[in-house]
Amino acid sequence: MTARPPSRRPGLKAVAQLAGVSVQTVSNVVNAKVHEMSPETRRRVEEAMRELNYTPNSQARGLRVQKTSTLALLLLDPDPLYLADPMTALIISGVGAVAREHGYMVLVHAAHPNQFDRGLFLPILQNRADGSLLLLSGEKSMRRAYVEEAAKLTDHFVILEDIDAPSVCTVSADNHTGSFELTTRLLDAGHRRIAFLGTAVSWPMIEQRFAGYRDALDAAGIAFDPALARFEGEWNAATGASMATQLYGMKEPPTAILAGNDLLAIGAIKALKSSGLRVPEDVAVAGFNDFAFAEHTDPPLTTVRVPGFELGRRAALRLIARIEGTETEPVSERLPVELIARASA
Amino acid sequence: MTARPPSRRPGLKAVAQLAGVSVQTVSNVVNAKVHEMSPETRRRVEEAMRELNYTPNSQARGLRVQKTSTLALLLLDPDPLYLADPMTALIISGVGAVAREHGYMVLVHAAHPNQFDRGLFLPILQNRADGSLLLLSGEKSMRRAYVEEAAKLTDHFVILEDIDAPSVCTVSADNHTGSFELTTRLLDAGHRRIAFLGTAVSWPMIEQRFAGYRDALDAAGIAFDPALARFEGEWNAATGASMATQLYGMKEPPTAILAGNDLLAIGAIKALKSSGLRVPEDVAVAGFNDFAFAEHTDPPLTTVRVPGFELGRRAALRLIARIEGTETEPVSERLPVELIARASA
DNA sequence: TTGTAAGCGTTATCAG
DNA sequence: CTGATAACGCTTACAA
Repeated sequence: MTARPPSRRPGLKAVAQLAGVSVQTVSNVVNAKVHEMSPETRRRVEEAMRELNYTPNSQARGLRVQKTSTLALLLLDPDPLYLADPMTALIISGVGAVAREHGYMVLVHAAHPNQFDRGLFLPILQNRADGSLLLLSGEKSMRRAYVEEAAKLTDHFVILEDIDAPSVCTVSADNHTGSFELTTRLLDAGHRRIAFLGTAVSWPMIEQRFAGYRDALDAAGIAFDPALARFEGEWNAATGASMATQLYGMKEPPTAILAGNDLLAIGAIKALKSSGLRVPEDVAVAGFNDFAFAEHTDPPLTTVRVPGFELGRRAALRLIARIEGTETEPVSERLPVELIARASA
Repeated sequence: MTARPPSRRPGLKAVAQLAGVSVQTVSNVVNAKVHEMSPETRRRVEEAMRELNYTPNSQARGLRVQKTSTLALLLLDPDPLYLADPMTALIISGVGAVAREHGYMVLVHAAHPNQFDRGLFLPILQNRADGSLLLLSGEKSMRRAYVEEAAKLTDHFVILEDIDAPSVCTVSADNHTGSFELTTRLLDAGHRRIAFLGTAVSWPMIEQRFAGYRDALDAAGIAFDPALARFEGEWNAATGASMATQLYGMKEPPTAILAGNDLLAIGAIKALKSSGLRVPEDVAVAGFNDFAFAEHTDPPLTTVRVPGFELGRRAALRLIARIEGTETEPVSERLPVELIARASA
């Protein structure tokens, strides 16, 4: 058996021929301009379309009308497993759901955050998408550069980050408040030395969580000890374990750990337990995101639920509104998060 | 401030004009047919391209050469959170990595498995992609119908399932062997009543794991007890917990549980523990997939690691080979899995 | 080596 | 209400 090339699908012309009308008429049927023809003609055309299994060629149509009906999801992620982070996966799912409802497709494209790479915008530059959703990691200045580049190309983009720029659309979760509340909870429980764990590569979410943590400390009049804040490795349990181990090698170790993400938290818990410490009796540990497993760790993880799916949904809705001109003013939307108090902290 | 439409980007014509050459020459430069012109001309053209930030319009080019340089990832998933399953996310990441290396983009499109929906193939029907990767769930007959439909449209597709059809390309993990080994391990530990947990919606992976389980029982001469096999709900911990609870309400409960996926497993463990049973002393529990958290549950989860990223990679490589005509014979590839023995079973 | 013209499948314009 | 024709941006003959 030998590979068969993709069979050329029938075009408007073929349908027109079969129905005995002009291509224009067929186009009208396709585009539901049905009032411009006799019912009989319409019926014949529709039958011909069915018979040939006709589907419009979106490249041709797009070329003509300058529209792709595609949303680009642009990711800046250090990890080739860019979707390994469940939060990213949830966001994409949300985007996908809205896209489908509105007749759009989703193109996923990623680049590495190490150096500025204009290639991230290839889907836009090559006219493959009508707009884009930006999910960025890396240094703040780098992220800024990407946002500026995006703005240069088109207004049709939404940033999944609570960036401080009035002229762009943003959709984000209120990580600052979530972190503030979580830290306050720890302070209320009597903790005074609270550590914070983040990743080496900067993420907007992490920055805000860190800021919320510091603000809560300030509000309680507790001095921030830089030795208790660690930013290493990536979003995984091993990193969390290693940072926790370091912290508990200190002369004056923390009594609580706020991990920037549930994966870091479970790694920390594991490391602590294997050093003979009890959670939460000896050390309280809290995470972020409320991943599926958080309820089932031992002890169950106290964390902050971030509405990833909803984040993706809202961002996609905003983007489509921009594309279709329904909404012209840039809007910044911040979704509430929810403190999930379980046993670990 | 009011929304600015996407600024029309410069075309070949604009570049040609600026460089003082014909569009043809510019096209030659773009397509690296550099031997067909003087170095000086080439330099001028390249400078003009840089100056205008020229990028080829892929719709126009695609229309002309009948190519999109896009791979469609087609998912049949009951869950709107279709990417919530980390395995799917890993596969997509692998596809994305290969796609980028080879100059392709990835279009993700999903449909529900309840009833046959030709719309799953929209990316192909509308000429948005050069080929597709099929990740299907649902009844076997339904999956078969999709495969047949795909085959009708083009040879350019790869199925992420070990389907028994000689004329199609497939890339899969050896779930059967993994499950066989895991079950054998339980049998070797003396277990005779081993339960199996799956989801309500049928998945190829689950079917093969179930088959491996049954074959291992057969090989050991243990009769299969249908009361010990449950297929309910979706891929989440709550489902696992509910099925485990049911099983331990039986007169003659199992002594071991083989969960079709780690999420089901942690749910089961939680339910068992809260009924006062100890894992693994009273009940052994094993999962599948080796998700990031598996190492950090209590007790650490015995499971089978499935190379999701690699699965995506290989499938994408195969698909690109088909598209580019490098490989014409259909190939079936089955990747090895790895038994990860930890404390839970 | 470079330029000109046709056509990919569609929609928009405008005349019948 | 219908049909011919041009144009979207590009590549591929073919002609200069």
